Amino acid sequence: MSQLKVHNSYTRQKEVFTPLTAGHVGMYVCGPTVSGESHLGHARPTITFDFIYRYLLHLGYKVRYVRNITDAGHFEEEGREAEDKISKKAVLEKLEPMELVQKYTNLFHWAMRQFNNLNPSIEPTATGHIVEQIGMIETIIREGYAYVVNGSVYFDVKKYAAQYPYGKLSGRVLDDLLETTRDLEGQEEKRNRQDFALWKAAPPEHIMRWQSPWGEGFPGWHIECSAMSTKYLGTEFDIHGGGMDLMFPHHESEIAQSTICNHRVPARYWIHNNMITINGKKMGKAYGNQIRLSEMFTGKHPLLQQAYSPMTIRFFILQTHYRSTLDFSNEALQAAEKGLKRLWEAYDLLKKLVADEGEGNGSPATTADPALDDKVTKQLREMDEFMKDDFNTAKVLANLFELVPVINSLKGGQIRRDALSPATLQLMKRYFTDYIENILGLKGESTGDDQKLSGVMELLIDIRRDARSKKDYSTSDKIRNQLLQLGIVLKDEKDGGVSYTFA
RNA sequence: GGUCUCGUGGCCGAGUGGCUAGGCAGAGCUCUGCAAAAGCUUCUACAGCAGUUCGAAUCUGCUCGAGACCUCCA
Repeated sequence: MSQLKVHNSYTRQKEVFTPLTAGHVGMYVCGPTVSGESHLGHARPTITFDFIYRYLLHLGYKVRYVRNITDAGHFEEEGREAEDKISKKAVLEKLEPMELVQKYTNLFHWAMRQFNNLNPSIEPTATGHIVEQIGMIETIIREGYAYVVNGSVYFDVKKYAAQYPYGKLSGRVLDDLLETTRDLEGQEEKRNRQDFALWKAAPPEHIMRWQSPWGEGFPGWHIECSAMSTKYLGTEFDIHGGGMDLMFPHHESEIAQSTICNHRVPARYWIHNNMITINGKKMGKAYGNQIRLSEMFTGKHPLLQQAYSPMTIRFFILQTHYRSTLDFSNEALQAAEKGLKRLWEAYDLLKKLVADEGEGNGSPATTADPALDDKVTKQLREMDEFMKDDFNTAKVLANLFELVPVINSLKGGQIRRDALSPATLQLMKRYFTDYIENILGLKGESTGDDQKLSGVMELLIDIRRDARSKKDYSTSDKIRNQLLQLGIVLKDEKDGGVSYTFA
């Protein structure tokens, strides 16, 4: 068995993954800012780290997966004024800030369930950890790497950079930052332009505010993740994840803060997923192409030709390696939808085939087609290697698809039932379940589990069978065509059976 | 302007020195009362130019093009 290798953004190379404590993994992933409804952008990192989490569990690790909810403090620049996103929106919607945050947190959780993402082990909120954040800021001041101005606290990046490799993660050079950082509000308080806020004094109209040693205010952009990762995973932990856009300044600043407080780089492996683009352009407010997840699922967005189910989106994301950009378009989504349907139907078929074969039919090693048997076994085993090579879900799916014709042919008779040994069939079923459901986290989207409906379907199929046996094709076609109009596809199987799917 | 990434067939996307990923779409055939589904076969590639090499989509250089980050962002 080969070892798990991950691409570490911090060293820019693929490394063998060795957890700090054998058998245990601590993973921190930057979660959403709940100042608005979750959009397509939230799908990529949450699904990426979900399959990473699932895979680590599959490998037998005990994983503590921490994903924060940012419900306070982030700034948004709109025109000249810098305002707190959450408090501003709260005024507009006439809600308590916490009411607003709760609303969007609930919507985020709803979307995560749609995607079949597992819950993190701990989901801490920024507002719930003000005390820890203040404590951390005090330590940084005591260590001499932060200074207080008018009730705000700033991190002294220049001093830090003289001692530590500031910019290592994101590939920044401090001198370049000096020249290129553009003007922002409040710059005049800072000693150097690249310094960042640890704590901001709240202006009187600001609703979200907490008491601190420096007066009433709210925490800076980056301190929450340092405080909460330290609290729940320790001063050094295994994996820190997030979107690539967070590398600078967010993760770079986190490293600086934690390095001063805890005297070490917090995480050993930094994993960053790439971005989603829409028709080749980055998704973002500035481009006016942000699609909310609720809009994806219903198709109600000018850019969408139809609704796309959560599993279609999940499958689409899985078809790409997580470190590549992924371009959304109607054509690509529709292709994913069809592909997933094909894969899922083959998987359903496989489960039935293996159940039919039973356990005791013949010797487990008997195969009428050793070459095919070997090929299937090899393609199954290969999936382990693909996944261990930096979580290559794209290649795993390719192999699963390679096996789809084999499954369909076993059913259709193009391949003899005894071509594969019972042991290989069992193995195939186990791998399909492990990968499709447990690791990739896909699930069926059946819409027809209704008992009465299936009873009616049986009846219609029965009537149609009678009609066909009498060569009464006008009746049989009428049944099929009218069902088709309702979105139910009848398929006459070779063996005389009839199956149906919901279009 | 600085830093970096990337350019693969009609579309989406793996791969990264030799052995043609995969999905969707297209074509032909088989099966079929007809369909659908399925199976088999199959056409479109590696931005351009030059170099390294027995051999490059894969390495090097240049040109062109696209994108990201530097500012909240997933």
